[in-house]
Amino acid sequence: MAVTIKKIAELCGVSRGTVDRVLNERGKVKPETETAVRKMAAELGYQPNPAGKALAARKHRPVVGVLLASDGNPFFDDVIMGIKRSEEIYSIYGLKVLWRSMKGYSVDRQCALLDEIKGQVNALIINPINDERVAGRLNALVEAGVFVVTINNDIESSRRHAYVGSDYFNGGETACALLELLTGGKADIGIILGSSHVLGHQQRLEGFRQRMLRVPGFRLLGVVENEDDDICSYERMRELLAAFPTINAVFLAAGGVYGACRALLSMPAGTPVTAVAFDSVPSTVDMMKQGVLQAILYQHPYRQGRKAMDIVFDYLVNGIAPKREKNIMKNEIKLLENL
Amino acid sequence: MAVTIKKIAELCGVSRGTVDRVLNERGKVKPETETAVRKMAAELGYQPNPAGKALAARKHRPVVGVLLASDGNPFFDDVIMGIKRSEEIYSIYGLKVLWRSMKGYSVDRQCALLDEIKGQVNALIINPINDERVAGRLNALVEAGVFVVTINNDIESSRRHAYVGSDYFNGGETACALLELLTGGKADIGIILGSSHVLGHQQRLEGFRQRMLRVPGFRLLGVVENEDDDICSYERMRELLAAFPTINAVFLAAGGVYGACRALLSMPAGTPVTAVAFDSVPSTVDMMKQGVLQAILYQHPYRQGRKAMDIVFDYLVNGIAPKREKNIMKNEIKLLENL
DNA sequence: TTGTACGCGTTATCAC
DNA sequence: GTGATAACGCGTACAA
Repeated sequence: MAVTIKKIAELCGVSRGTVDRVLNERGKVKPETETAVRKMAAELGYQPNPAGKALAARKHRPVVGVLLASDGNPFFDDVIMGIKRSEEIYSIYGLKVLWRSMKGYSVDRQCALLDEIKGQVNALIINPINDERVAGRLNALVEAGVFVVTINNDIESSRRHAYVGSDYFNGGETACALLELLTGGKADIGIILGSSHVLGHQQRLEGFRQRMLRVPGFRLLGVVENEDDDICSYERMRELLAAFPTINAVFLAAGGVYGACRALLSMPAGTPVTAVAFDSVPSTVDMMKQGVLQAILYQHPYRQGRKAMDIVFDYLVNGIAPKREKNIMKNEIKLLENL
Repeated sequence: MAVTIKKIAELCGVSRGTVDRVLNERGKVKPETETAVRKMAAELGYQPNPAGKALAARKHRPVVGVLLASDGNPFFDDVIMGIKRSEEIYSIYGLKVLWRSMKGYSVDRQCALLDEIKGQVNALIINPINDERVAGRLNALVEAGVFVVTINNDIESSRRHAYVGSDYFNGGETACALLELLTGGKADIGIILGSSHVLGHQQRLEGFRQRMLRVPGFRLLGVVENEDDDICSYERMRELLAAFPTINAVFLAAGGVYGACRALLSMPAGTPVTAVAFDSVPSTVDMMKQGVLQAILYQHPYRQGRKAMDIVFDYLVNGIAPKREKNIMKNEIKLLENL
């Protein structure tokens, strides 16, 4: 029989209320009773029953805010699906979700949205812009007792409770190792990033560079940025290929994959170009089907959404703190066959 | 406010007990009250609260049996870790696990173990041998009210409630597509299977063959079986390479990966052989590090374990039937970098 | 055939 | 400071 508050109360000769006050640090309890209860709980290895907590939590009607810079970014479609699935499952426990989304990476806009939902939520899942003002807002929320989980992008300068996302550096390493296999270890390489202001993109580039040191046949001829925009991506890629005609392998490290692929398609058929990209959004899958992309890397977007909500639920409803601060999904390699 | 039994009872002007009898089909209720309650429940979209169920279920102290043919098979180490993690999480709800394991694929032994745990468990997670006698035992258990989940291998001829595992056919397809990329679409190929009596191995071969039809440069020179044994695997692989010296790509579709790799290493350094295998067991990872294997395919063993226990828990404690009968993990491609 | 009452573990609210 | 009590939603033994 698992140990319950009731049992501890009996064994200590006090009431359940007192035990609850001790274990949840509500104060108003004599120091000696406190230590006695603490000792007994530790001795018996007391673990609160989540079912009981969940039942009691129903009265709170906890609200979790979801704030994503997802408008017009198909990568987040799967993340949102994951969150929505969890929302569906947990609605029976009285959990409510407050959705907010924005387009692009405006710090002002994100701060405004944070101010708007402030005071309305018990927890927050956010895809934060890596900026001090955002970090400040998040810290204020944490201070006010809001449980904050960052998703897909972290903001380590803040005191958020948990992060769910991928290992960007490792994504770059994996991309390089994959290109090595696909090209036989000999290639002239071009890389397209989203923006050097996005931490994750930088880290992918770093990972790629690091791994490249072990491939003597690789030459990195150019790195350009496309601001995650397809048109810009198309132009930059054409310029890159024109400037370095020997490029026969490209790594598309962020958004704008479709534009870059169209640029590849637009070049006169010469030496075939090996290309790998990130994330299986529909337009990217199209490019795989057309044979422009040989493989993609995948960062489990759906599971990111599920995991973030699971963490929030465990905290808010079950009273369980996250097991680890960082929840990192693996970078997977996908061909058309195993998408 | 979510809809509860209590609310339905009030609205229908009956007692909670009656609503419960209707909803859980315990009988002893007047047909007209029954239809009224049913209608009201459907109208309000009643969903039982898992927390309440879990709390009430504590009195039952449900037991789940785990029966795996895992002894001496390192693939199952991660599966077991996943199950154990779930066991830990769910122990607070009063869930108990009865562990049984066996070595190899003896139908007699598996039947004996099934007979042994019969009557002691409310649910069963089993890695079944694909045999009619086993299927019969499982059906008897289902008949007796035991909730049965097959893991890693299915046995479709039985009436098990759910299956958790991978798509074997797709694993073969993916392996072929991967080899196509790694070899540039031109190779003489050898394949090693575990046993043609294991359905999954057969299906992987089928998937590979099917996908190969689209690769004109591939020639499948030989398929041999190794009974998942490393020594046997070593011998068969050497024979295969001796018989077909042009083989420059191999697909290791099951166990005995280490033996086959040692055979590859033992050959005089001639044309390099591209090799892919299944599952990231330690000896296989070693062979990757030595460069014998270029890549492996991965079927999420840990998640298989977690998922199987989650399904059992949802049913036994929360009273939720599995959403889908088949829970299929993706076949992932792993390099050393993203293991 | 139906209703009542209690227990599951936790928390909030009184009353003392 | 502390204890008693009433929810929360569900299952069920027992009484009517």
